[in-house]
Amino acid sequence: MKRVSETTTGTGPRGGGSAGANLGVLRSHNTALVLGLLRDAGAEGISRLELAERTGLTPQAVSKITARLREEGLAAEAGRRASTGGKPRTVLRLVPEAGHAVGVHLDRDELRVVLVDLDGAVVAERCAALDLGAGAEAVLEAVCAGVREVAGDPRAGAPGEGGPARAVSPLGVGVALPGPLDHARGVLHRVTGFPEWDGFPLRDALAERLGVPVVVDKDTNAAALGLAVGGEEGGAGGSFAYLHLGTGLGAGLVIGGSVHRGARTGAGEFGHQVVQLDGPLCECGNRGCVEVLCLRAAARGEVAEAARVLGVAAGNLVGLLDIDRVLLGGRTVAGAPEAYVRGVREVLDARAHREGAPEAAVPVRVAPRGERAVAEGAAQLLLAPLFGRGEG
Amino acid sequence: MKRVSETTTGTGPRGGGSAGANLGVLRSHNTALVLGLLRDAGAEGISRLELAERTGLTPQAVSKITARLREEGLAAEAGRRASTGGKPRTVLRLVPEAGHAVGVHLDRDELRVVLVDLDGAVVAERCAALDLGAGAEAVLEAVCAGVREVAGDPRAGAPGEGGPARAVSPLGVGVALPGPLDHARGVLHRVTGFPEWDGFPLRDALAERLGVPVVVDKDTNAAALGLAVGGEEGGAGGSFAYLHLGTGLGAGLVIGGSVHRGARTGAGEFGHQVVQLDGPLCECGNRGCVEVLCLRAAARGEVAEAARVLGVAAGNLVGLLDIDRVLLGGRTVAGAPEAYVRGVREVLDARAHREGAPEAAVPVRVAPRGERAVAEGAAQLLLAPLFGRGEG
DNA sequence: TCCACTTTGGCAACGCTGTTGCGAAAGTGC
DNA sequence: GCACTTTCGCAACAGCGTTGCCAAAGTGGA
Repeated sequence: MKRVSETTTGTGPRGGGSAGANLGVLRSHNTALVLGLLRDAGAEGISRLELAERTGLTPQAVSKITARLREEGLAAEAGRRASTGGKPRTVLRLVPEAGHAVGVHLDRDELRVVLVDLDGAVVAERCAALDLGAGAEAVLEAVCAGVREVAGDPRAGAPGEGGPARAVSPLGVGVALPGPLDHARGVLHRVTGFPEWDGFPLRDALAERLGVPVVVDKDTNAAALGLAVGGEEGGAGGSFAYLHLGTGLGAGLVIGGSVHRGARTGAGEFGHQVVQLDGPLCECGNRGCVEVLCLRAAARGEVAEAARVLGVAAGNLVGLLDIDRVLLGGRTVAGAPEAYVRGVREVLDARAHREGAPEAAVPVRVAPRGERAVAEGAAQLLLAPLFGRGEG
Repeated sequence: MKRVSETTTGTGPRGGGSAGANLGVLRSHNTALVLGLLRDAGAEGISRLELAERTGLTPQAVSKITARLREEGLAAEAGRRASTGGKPRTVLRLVPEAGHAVGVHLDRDELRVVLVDLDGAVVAERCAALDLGAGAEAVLEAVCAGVREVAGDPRAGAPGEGGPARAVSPLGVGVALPGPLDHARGVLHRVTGFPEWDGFPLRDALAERLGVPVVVDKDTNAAALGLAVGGEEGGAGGSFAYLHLGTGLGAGLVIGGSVHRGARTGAGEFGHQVVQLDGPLCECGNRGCVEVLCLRAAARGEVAEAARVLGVAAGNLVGLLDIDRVLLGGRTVAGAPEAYVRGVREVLDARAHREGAPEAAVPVRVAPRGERAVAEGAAQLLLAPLFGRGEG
């Protein structure tokens, strides 16, 4: 088996300008597209001709691409379909064990590390208490230890339960954490409550210690990415919002299949959307933020009111972006999922009815995967580019 | 001179899936990229080596592409730069007269038609009163007459002033109008106040009569597109919101250099964003929409309050999408531009200060081009794809 | 005035992409 | 057992950007 992804032959753009494409870019684009369809097909697999139809490539081109993928060990034959009067189609599938990635969820009081395979399935997991305020050295060491453990690295000491069957060398580590940060540079900004992290180059610090590529992103973005590639959420091209209601209120936006971060990774600031002019003061300095209204209502036990307020804010977002669905997550939602879904749905349905398009009401659901969603999504920060769900 | 854009050799994707790319797609992508840089360079022009740097292509590839463009009449040499110790660089520029497009602004009571060249400069213009409620036949005929006139078509009768020097055959017509509609299919939905237009296939009806490609879009989207390619607004990759305050309140969103429409062309519903829970009833059925609050304040003459409310809503949008700037337009804004800009800016500045990043305050400006912005942008619906600023 | 040097940019050969033409393989159905 | 359909690989091909090379067109010092 060769190395995963030798496809980055293309030089890429040099300046800040838009990218000119050469044959290397063309090849890796098409390869990623095919790989993505293979993954979406799951255990069922997909035939060469279906791949050709879905991509618009000729069958011969698909044959060449899949031959390369089989040579590299990323794809394999998996039986054949029923004949329709001629030679039956050979079914191809992704080989999930051909590559792994690590996802790290760095929360204020907890550290969760998962190892996932190419399919996104969790192969190993570690979870431990952690104080984000304990200083850079302690946190970095804890993260590195967690990564080595889930990867089965012998340096990590005795392989406890929950580890992988054998040691794997992951192709990278994705780290998701709450505060505002710069995804492109991997630098943290004033993490709420922990000013000592302001300006810390987390990505480079971890990459140096671990010796593998590292990507850093906001927790809500990671969760949204994980849901976007989760298969059930409509595949490529879909748009949705993941609303996370926990100690705070934030959102991860997926537009056209990729996470929308904005130029400064500031997108998704959903909680400080003003929905009540001159309302109660929020700690952010504004008045009438959804976060304050929603969390206060929740604290008073008025879940219906909290859900209604959340629904109004969600309605604003839906109208602004014309997205396809809304997913709810976070500890507060987990406490009364049906109530929140019902409350938000009522507001959105009413809006759709008034606009005379009741059939177009945006569906509201609880986000699957619960507590592990962020860590799994963090791992997807590295896997997604392989499958053509990269930077939009 | 050959025909404009013979570059669509690529088969394109067949199904609804993501597009696999072949050599034809590769070529047209790079050609469009170069063409876009040539346009952005304007009358100054740009050298081959600069094009190579900006695109990431090799100088030789740029030479081949520009040679093709010169052969087709789309580009031409325009002098040379000062030498830096060797052979001086030859400067290339776009030939604006090599192609034209028509932009139509179909408003409730007015019809405006412009003819623009490849540079986006207005070459001819017509403006006339029009009643959108006069029935499909009358409106279609008025639009067709306007298009023929600005194009100098002999069938249009005597060429009045404001027409082009000689007849041109435009490569397409872009139509922008208020109501909700389906950009992808070119079909109108219940245009506010004119129910008879519901479901009317405007694009196909016009395309058949005129015999050229037609694209239909919302007026705010067209205006935003026109501003996006206007040069001064930061070129490719920029993100901004165009807020239009006229008889209603709407927005056009540009994300990463292309217009964000959403799956159903519903994006940009800015006016019915709720900013005051249980506030005054809006005609849309919601309570506390920005549109109601803002327009009522404006009607009372309280421009500062209207601007503040607008600013709060703009702040919500800026936070949600992390965009780079906000542009204001529309008749109401035109009535007191400084006041609106000042009011919105104050809200956004205050928000940036509270977040500890006063240097990152989002700039607020009045959108240039005024009354003609929508018509010019409508023409760009056809030109933008030529320059690689297509469907994102 | 000449010559060495730098820089631009075209010509030709090349490697690689997806495409086309064709035929072998592997089924179904009469 | 034969005709037919369908899949899919081999081989030749056209077209893309790339590389190696060299002519053209300047500068600047001797």
